[in-house]
Amino acid sequence: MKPYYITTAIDYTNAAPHIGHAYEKVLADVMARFQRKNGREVYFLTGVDQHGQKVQKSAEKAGLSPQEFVDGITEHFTALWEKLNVRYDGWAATTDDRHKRVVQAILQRLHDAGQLYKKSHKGFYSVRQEQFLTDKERGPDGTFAEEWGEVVELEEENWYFRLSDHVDWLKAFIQSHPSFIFPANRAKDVLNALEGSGQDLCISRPIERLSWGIPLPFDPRFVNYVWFDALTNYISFAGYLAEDCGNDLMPEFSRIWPADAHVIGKDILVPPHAVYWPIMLHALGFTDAQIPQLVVHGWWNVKGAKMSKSLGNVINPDALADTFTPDGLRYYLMRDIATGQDSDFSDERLIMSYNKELAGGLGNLLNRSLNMAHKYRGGTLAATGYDDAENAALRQTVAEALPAYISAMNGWAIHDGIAAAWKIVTHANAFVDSTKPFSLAKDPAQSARLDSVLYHLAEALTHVAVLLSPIMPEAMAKARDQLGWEMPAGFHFSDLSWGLLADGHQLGSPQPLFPRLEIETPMA
RNA sequence: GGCAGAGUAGCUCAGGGGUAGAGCAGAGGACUCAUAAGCCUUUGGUCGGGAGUUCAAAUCUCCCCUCUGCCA
Repeated sequence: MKPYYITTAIDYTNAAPHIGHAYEKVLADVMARFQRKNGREVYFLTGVDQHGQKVQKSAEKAGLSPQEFVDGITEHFTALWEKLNVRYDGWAATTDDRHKRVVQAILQRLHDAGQLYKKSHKGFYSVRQEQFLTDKERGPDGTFAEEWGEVVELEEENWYFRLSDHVDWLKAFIQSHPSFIFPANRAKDVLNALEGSGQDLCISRPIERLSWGIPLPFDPRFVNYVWFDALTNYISFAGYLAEDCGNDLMPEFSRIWPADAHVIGKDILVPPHAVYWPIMLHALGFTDAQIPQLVVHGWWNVKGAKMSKSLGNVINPDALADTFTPDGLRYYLMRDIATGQDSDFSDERLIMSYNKELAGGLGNLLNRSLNMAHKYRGGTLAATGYDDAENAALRQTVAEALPAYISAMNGWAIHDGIAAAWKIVTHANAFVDSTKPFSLAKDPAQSARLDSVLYHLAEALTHVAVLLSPIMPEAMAKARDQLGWEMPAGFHFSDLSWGLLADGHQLGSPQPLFPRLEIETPMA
């Protein structure tokens, strides 16, 4: 089977990462880990978009070279992914020479195929913002606002990509491929945008205006501008043209393409990912079957408002991971949003999800189960042949959780996947109260039953510690450690069946998995 | 103005033709293995409004209202 190839958007290295960056990478990481446990070979690519005007300006302001500036910001991202246990297989940095070679090769091919042309554009240009202005930027009185500074009329030559040649193909493709965009209803936005847009795409900037970019191989007075640099990371780091470009350490492109999921935010669906990208691939000769799939996630708002620097409500994932542990944050980010929808970020709910669910629900269940097993049996499990309806009911809950979990996760409904696994936690907590192992321990006649209860708890918890491992890799590894069960190499969800723990299994010592946090005041 | 999403319990949200669901918050209770955790019971909603289709509508259709986003 083809490896599961998943990517995220590459982040622009102009400022430090916020919670939205973290959400997207964790989402992709969870899916990558899920697919691995589900038996697929996985290639997970993420990275940073490092070229462009803003970086060039910010670097100048900071008195650094663009590369130095970009390297500094990039470290913020890689350090955060390290901290949040985002484990990628490929790192797409657009200043990587291997990437630059592929971009140039692509541009040369399109140039040779007549897909690029040079054209002169005359218009109003903002010196301060270094960009051409359109009528959109005009105020109601027809003048340009103060923020644009000095506006001059300017004529400039640039290279264009014949986007309009492929619009009809794209419309037909979208209509005949409903799985191209998840969630499917977003396809209407794209078709909407395609109506009446016969514009070609400007892909260059004169080198005097922008030097921090990839030079056009056929016209070195220009540097590539944005999309042929940024979007192409999905193929350049997947091994596209690797041989022609002399790129080593790349995946075998024909094996892993097309991508099973380009995980992106809804802000960059139209036009870049749903219009430019498929058309770029189509122009390069990719067939319909080689067009990747897009997974569009929503945004975390803060108290109903968009997160923005000017509102001062930017959430810092690094600090949250310190307070709630990386897995506590990952859990919240996955359980409190439906993939594709927006959600409201809330301190109260983050604290609740950690203290009530992770600490009080799952963590306490592990702790009380192990504690009793140690207190009554020295931590050794025994198979006794005792069984009853209560035991059978718990086994059934465990058995039913797996298919529900897998189906939810495959459909990107991570919150439903968590809920499916959580049914085991809820049932097991109730199971303790109904079977009362602490009472059974006082009655020697109930010895066999006590053993069966302790076994059922430990076994059920082992299943939970596998199912939730894509969401909380570190904490679930600790849980398995406490359970004394090491997941065999190459263990897959399909290997989950009752009886992972053997007769005579020795449990580890209990230690609070998610220590309860005393937080009174919600943090800002 | 067009398109999309949302409008369901005090709060956050799930569900999506067949007696209204979860978590949190509130109330009461029993228990004690445990991270002052967990368990049981319970209060609480004419599912934005109106009309229609149907034996049956929160769910489908149409109209309208409010919020959000994108586009013009």
